[in-house]
Amino acid sequence: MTVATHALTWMARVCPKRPDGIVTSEQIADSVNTNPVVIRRILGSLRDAGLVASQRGHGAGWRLARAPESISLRDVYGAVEPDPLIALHATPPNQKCPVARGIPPVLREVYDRAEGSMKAELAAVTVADVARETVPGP
Amino acid sequence: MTVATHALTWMARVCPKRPDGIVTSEQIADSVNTNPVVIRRILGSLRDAGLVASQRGHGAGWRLARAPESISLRDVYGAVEPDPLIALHATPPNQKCPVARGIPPVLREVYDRAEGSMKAELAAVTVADVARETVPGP
DNA sequence: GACGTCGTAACCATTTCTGTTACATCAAAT
DNA sequence: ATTTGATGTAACAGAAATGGTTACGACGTC
Repeated sequence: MTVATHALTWMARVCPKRPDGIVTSEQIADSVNTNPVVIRRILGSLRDAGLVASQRGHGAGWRLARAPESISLRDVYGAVEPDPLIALHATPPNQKCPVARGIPPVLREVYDRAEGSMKAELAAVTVADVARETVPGP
Repeated sequence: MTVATHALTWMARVCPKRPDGIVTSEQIADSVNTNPVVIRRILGSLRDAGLVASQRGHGAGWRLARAPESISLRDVYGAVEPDPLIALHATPPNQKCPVARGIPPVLREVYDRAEGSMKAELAAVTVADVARETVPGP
């Protein structure tokens, strides 16, 4: 999630400066301080969600598919974190116990409501917001 | 989190039926379908948070330290999950890049606000609520 | 056809999570 | 005082997730 947002924020800043608006995974990786393959993997998820687009061939690379003002962190989250944050039992509980049988759907509903509230907060922040508030430190 | 809530819910149901209101980690482990040591570890965190109490010696065990109506899932979460759910960069980003230098505090603030919203939802649900809504399935 | 980049598989190291064994500690019951 | 039955905790093992690396085929521009 953090790497994805970092990449999009960096693209929102840098892409407009390029004549074709295209950057490479290696350039993004340099800012994130990681391997280009890691960036390509994450940007692949963002592309599947329609947030960025990739070009192949000579002079290939990545560009934003939508305006940074229209990409919320909720969008990023949905593209990168498909699973629920709070998990149920790792191994199924004892089916002979009424509490163990009945509790999973109750917890799932509570968790989903809580995570939904979290996503609503993320929906209120856009990549453009993050790019604007990001100022170089000392 | 799920095991902790399961344990508390089970205790809220079972403890009142016991003359001294005490249950053992082994009994809880049987419902959760895990090892008693796992239960003791988690209940240890809940005890540090003042949600349950433990007794040692002969006939020892655990009991709720507060009424189930007064224990919210926010309390449980705080006792069991001390770290933020959404993490920042695993390895520090490239300090030579302005975006990389400036983005961590911005994201941390957004994440904290989102997680705070999630915790607020958890605060609205108590162990007593979960115990009441938990009905044995088919 | 050469070049530069994506796309993806394969692999490794590290960490995290669960579960397990083992044992010292403690206080009630006898 | 001894026995008993449980907690408290360290140590360990296995599985799974995570992050990073190498390698290489696919692709489209030059």
